[in-house]
Amino acid sequence: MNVIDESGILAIATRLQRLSDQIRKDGFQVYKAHGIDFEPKWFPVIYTLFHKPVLSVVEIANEIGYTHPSTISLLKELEKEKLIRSKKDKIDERKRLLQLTEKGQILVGQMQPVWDVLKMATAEMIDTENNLMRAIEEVESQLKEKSFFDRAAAQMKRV
Amino acid sequence: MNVIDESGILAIATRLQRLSDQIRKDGFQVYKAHGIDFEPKWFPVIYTLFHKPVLSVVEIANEIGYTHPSTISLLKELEKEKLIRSKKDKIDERKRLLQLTEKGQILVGQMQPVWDVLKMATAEMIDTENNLMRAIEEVESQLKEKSFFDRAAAQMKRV
DNA sequence: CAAATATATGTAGTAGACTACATATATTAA
DNA sequence: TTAATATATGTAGTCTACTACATATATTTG
Repeated sequence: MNVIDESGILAIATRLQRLSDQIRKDGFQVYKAHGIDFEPKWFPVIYTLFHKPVLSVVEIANEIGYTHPSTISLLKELEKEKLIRSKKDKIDERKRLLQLTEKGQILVGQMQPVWDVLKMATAEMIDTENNLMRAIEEVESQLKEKSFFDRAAAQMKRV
Repeated sequence: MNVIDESGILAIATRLQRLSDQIRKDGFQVYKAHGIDFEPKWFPVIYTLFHKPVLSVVEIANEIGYTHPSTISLLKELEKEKLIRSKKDKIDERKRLLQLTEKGQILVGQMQPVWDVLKMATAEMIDTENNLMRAIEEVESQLKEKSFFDRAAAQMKRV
């Protein structure tokens, strides 16, 4: 056991990020092993457009929980890959509407079985005493009620 | 509920990272609110050198679980802040030995109460049905046994 | 003991997210 | 109906980690 693991809770942000990276890297390898050229970071956009076929930039950003600049850079990559395309909204000229191309739709079809495999592998991996996915959801909901900063401020007063 | 939250498990890497960022940002604000000029990313190095006073670059990297280039860039910042200093190992000329400066030791003293506050706030935040810290530890141990990729490969054969 | 290999450190460039700022179009209010 | 405000998109630069490669010193092996 190293010092950081012992410090536990204080390095929780670091631990979360490390775990995220590890899973993402293996995820990429799984797509690759299935002969599919797909980066895990694209998943949120593609999955969202698969379920809601026509959305604007900001609508996508909100759905996937990213800022709009992050979203824009993902959209750029995906347009370059010809997996999505965009057109101006005729009613609201500010908006750019995105949708899957045919190539994108075909890819989604090919990815479905991979998604099933990933789902099962993930479910197996996190099926421990404390379920990671549920823990995330619970903490997210805790933070919605009261931010981490506010919690620390409250503790501060208690001392 | 948006599409990504529904897809749950498939976007777990994304969810972990988002949570990590959120906590880290608030963590920075907590130090700031206590009048301490300290970035959460420095924590692993400082905490490690506090508990093991003299270590080489690679030894620190292993302790904190980072790659050595990442560690080197943290060390550079901390030397610039004069929180740590380094000297050549006289026995093994390849090694550079790091330790806290007096300024670094004083800072650790000032941070102790903040660490207590952060610990309590975190404990409160993750004290839900599924404890996030334990869930992380459990998944890390699962991955040690069998990588996510290997799990996916095994699922693949099952299909 | 010289050559091959291993270990320690360092540099450059990449990845995936962010914030801050800028601009264009829509909407609301005076 | 103009002026003020809000919304949608875009650009530039930052942050915190990474991988790939390079170099210097130690250790091991033939």
